[in-house]
Parts: sequence; C-alpha cells; structure tokens
Amino acid sequence: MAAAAKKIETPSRLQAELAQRILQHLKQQGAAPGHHLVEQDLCAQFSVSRTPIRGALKLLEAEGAIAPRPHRGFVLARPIKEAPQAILAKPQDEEARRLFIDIAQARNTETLPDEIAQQELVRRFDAKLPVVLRVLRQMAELRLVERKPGNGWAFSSAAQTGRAQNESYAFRRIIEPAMLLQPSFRLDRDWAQKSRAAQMAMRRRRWRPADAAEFHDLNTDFHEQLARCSGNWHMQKAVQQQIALRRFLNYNWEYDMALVYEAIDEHVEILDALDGGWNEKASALMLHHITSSASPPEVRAAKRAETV
Amino acid sequence: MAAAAKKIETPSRLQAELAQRILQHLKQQGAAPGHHLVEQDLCAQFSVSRTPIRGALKLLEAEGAIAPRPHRGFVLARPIKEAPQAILAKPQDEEARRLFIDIAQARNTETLPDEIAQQELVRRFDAKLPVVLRVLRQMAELRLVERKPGNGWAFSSAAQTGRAQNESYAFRRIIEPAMLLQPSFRLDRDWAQKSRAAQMAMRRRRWRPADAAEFHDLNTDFHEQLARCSGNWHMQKAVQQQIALRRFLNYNWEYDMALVYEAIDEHVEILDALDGGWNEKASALMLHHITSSASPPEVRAAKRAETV
DNA sequence: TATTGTTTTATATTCCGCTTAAATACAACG
DNA sequence: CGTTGTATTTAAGCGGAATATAAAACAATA
Repeated sequence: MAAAAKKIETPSRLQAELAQRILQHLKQQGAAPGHHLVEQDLCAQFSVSRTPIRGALKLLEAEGAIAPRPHRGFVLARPIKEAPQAILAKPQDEEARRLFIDIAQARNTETLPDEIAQQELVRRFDAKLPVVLRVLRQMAELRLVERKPGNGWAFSSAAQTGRAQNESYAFRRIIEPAMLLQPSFRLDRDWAQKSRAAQMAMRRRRWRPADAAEFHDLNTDFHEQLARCSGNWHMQKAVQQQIALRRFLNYNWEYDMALVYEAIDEHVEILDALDGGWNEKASALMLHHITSSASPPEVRAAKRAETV
Repeated sequence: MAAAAKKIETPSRLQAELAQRILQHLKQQGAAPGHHLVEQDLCAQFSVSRTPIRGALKLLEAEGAIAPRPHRGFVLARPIKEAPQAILAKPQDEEARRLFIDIAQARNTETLPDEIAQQELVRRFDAKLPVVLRVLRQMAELRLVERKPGNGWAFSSAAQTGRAQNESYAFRRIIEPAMLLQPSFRLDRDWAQKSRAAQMAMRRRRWRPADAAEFHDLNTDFHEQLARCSGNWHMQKAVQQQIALRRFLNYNWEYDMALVYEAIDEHVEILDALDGGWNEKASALMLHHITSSASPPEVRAAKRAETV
C-alpha cells in the first residue's frame, strides 16, 4: 500500500515503535483525514522528546500515512484503516524481535535445554551478543528466564506451556475478581464507556478474519484497564505481566467466533455491573469469565451440549 | 572473632555470597562441629560449579569457620553460632550493595527525582557505569524502577513508602490466604516441622537484640515456603517479590518483642491448621495475620487497650 | 504565541581487546 | 568408588573510544 518513495535512513527501534503507537493512538481517537498531529502532544503522550517523535512522523510520511504541510507539521493523509500494518525498525532491532520469537519457539518445541549460556545462544541463533542480552533481559522481566548464580541462564518452569497455562489461570482467578473489590477501586467511566461501545460494535458487525487482532487488543485492554482502576499498583503489574506472558506463550491467536461473542458478552456484563456499583456481582462474573475461558474448546462444547 | 590470617585474593561476589549461604545452609541443617562439607552437594544445592564453591570454602577457612582436612576437604570447625556474620566481597561488588542502599535512601528521603538518567546516577553517587547498570537492573526486577521509552529511568510509585506499604498489604491479603486453598497445595511437612520447631524455640527463650535478624529470616522463610507449597509458580514469584520489596523499603528491622511473639503464635497456628488439613482455617488465619501486621504499632496498642 | 524547523548538547549503545572467574576435564588420594 | 586436588577450557565482565540517537536549546514561521 502506498509504497515508500523517499529514502529512509534506518529508523531506531524507538522511532518505529512510536510510529506504530501513533497510528494506534489516532485510531483510538477516531481521527479523520486532515487531523493535525501536534508534536508536543505526542511527546507528552508517550513521554519522549521531540526527536524520536519527528523520526516516527517522517517514517509515517514515507509510508504515506500522513502528509507534510510545510511549517505546519503533518496531517493524517487518509482514513486510518488504510494505514500500513507493520512498520519495520532497523535490521538489528528486527533481529531482536525475531530472536525473541525464535527462542520462544525453540523452548516450546523443547529443542532448547532448561539452562544455557548466553554465548551458546549467540552460536545457536547466530545472533550478536548485545541482541541476545537485550532479549534475555526482556524475558527476565517477564520472569521467563533467570540468571543463574554463576554463568548462564535458566528458563523458568512458567515457560512450559502445559502446566503453566493452568497455573496462570489459577493466578488470575485469584487476582482479577479480587481487584474489583478493592476499597481503592475507582471505575474510569470514560474508558468503560468507550470499551463497551467498541466491544458492542464488534459484536454486532459480521465477523472478519482481521477482527481477531482487534479482539485481542480489546480483550487485553479490558483486563489491563480494570487492573489500573483497582488503584493497586501491584495488582496492575501482576495483570500486565500475565498479559505479556500469554502474548509470549501463544502468538497463534486463533479465535473461535462463538467464544469471542461469549467473551464480549461477559465483558459487557462486567462493565455494566461495575457501572451500577455492583462490584460484588462484577467480581463473581469475572471469576466465571476467567474460569470459562480457561476450559479448552472441547470441554466447552461438551458443556454446551449437556445443558441443551 | 578468629581474624583471618591467610592472605586472601579478593573473592568474587558469587564466592562471598556462597560463603554466606553455606553458613546459612549449615545453620538450617543444624550441622555440628566436625560436619563434613561435600563440594558436590553444595554445587547441587546452589547450582554452580565447584570452582566458586571452593572459593567460598577457602573464604570460610580464612574466617576460621571451617577447618581443612588434607585430601578430605573441609569440616565445620566450631558451633555455627560463632560463625562470622558478614563476609565481604571485592570492592566493586560491595560498591554495588552500597549503591543500592544509597539509592533506596535517597528515594525514601525524596532527594532523588522520579525520573533520572543513568549518567546522572553515575555522577551523583560517584559510581561506575557498570555498577549503576547492575543496580538498576536489580531494581527493575523488583519493579522499583522502569526504563523510560527514550533515555532515562523512572522510579515506580511502589517505591514511595507511604501508600505503597498499604498497597503491598492489600495485595498480600489477596494472594497469601488464597494460595493455601489451591488444589495444587501440598504442605512440605518436613519443612513445616522444622519451621515450627525453630519458631517455638525462639518463642521460649529470652529475647536478645540479635534475634531480630533471625526472626526476620524465619518470617520471610515462613511466607516464602508456603508460597512454594502452593504449587503455583506465579504465586510463589509474587510472594518472593513482595518479600524482596519489603526488604528494600525498610532495612531498619526494629521489632517490638510483643509483636514478634504474636506473629510467631500466628505462624504456628497456621502451620498446625495446615498440618491437620484444615486449609480453610489456615487461610482465614493467614488473612488475619497479614491484616494485623499491617496495622501500625499505635493502632495495635490502642486495640489491645480496648479489649482489656 | 503556539508550533515547527534547526542546531547543539548529553545520553546511551556498541565494538574490541583484555582480565577475571566459572565450568569442565582429568589426576590423585583415602 | 566417591571425593578432593589440579589443570584446561570456556564464559562473562570491564574499560575506553567511536557511534548513534535522544533531549534540550534556539531560531523561524504562520
């Protein structure tokens, strides 16, 4: 789509990321073509300086998503739906992305041992040491891997998908219903309304394959924002980590349409309960929501059959 | 205290750490003088190779804690109670320890801004960059600090002691009672018995100032091991993180003797309930235990006065 | 005067040789 | 044989210069 004509000098990772997030931001705002992108606002939004923002904007210009207005910055060039999907960073940062996924897959197919030296990773995946270190640090933040006391790294048992999935659900069954009952819980009504609307919209329209990604975003946003509303920093972080972990462990988001609709209905019910101040009810619904999404499709189908 | 006679060539951080942990390990085992320290066993225990273990043993020998038996390794030289308290690592690793504490104190006294560049830390604390980076990464694992998208690091709100303490207790009130009710919960009876005995012993004997440190260890061990018994990796990690966080936020462990005895009694009650399979009861007791230790001393004193 | 365009300054990363120290293999001892 | 003592191999940490890029200051424009 609208291929780049201008020559680009390999944007930094930050700039490529920002470019993506700017598009996402515009989408959330529902910005129309002609919308003026004010640099300072974007800086505040993403808490960076103007330099990387300008880099990101140039990038988006090269992609044809936004158009320059001399001495008046950039405006959105066309409906955001037509905006490019993926924006590539410079080779070495793409390399990091790839390595992350490669390691994940190697682990999930059990072709990587539980303990390994960073040098060994350099050799096996033919990567550069700094890249390996970045990826390991990233994984360490998700608690997927830990430094051993001496040399080497140890993959944690959480990365073994089978048992781990259950434990993750068990953990969420504790945290997520509880966070709705915190005395410090304050529903962000503004967000709740938007989230509800977006989910209802998806519920009503015909299902398209491309909607899978959007549902994924809506879903994670739902859980993450509720955690934020809990007013408890630890709970928020715990939920965020669970989300990051799941994203890591399955990047094959294949949704059963029926399940998506069910999930949306449950989300909306929870939001409505919270809106009415029935947090106890919302908490119970959340428990059910997580429990039901924990059962694999076969089980769910069987249950449906039973009740019918 | 049996000063070092032999010349020591600055042990590595790992070796100094291992030396400490070996002493701790011996204490837990209740090893008597003459106890033979088998290198391989220690390697397995701490998952390192023999090299750093041997370094640690040499260190302990220099401190007079263990005695060499030519071609038969080392044996414990004297009752562990007389073992040295602190074993110093090489200067730069001590530097890291100090920097960690310095930063914590600077944060807690609000002399450090919320956001800061790593270079700025290098200047302010007159430290070397690698040391600063190590400390920042360590703090990042505790979620005390996060990288900003561009340059610099941002201290998280969890490091503001006031509100943070409450949030931490709120979080623990959710997790710790719940973990005792997990279907996967399996009490490690061996550990439970030892823990119970150690706590009863402390309860019975006269209070000495030095006991504060021991109580701290028993206390964290109590919570951490129960988390381990939960069989849920996420809960275990969550509890461990809470412990690490608390250790960071207050390293002035000043215990009120009465509170310590109360805590021990509650611990023992919980262990007994679990031993009898009354996990529901244990869970309720745990909730009470955390709630009561969350109230500041004044409140507790007032409550006691009321009930009398 | 708010915003963009341009320049300067400061920060962070990377590369590479060198040093330290952890892992491993092997020999020797009881 | 299981264990310690010794030697060898391999991995990781560190310093300093060069580079990339983010932050900040300044100038120009509508």
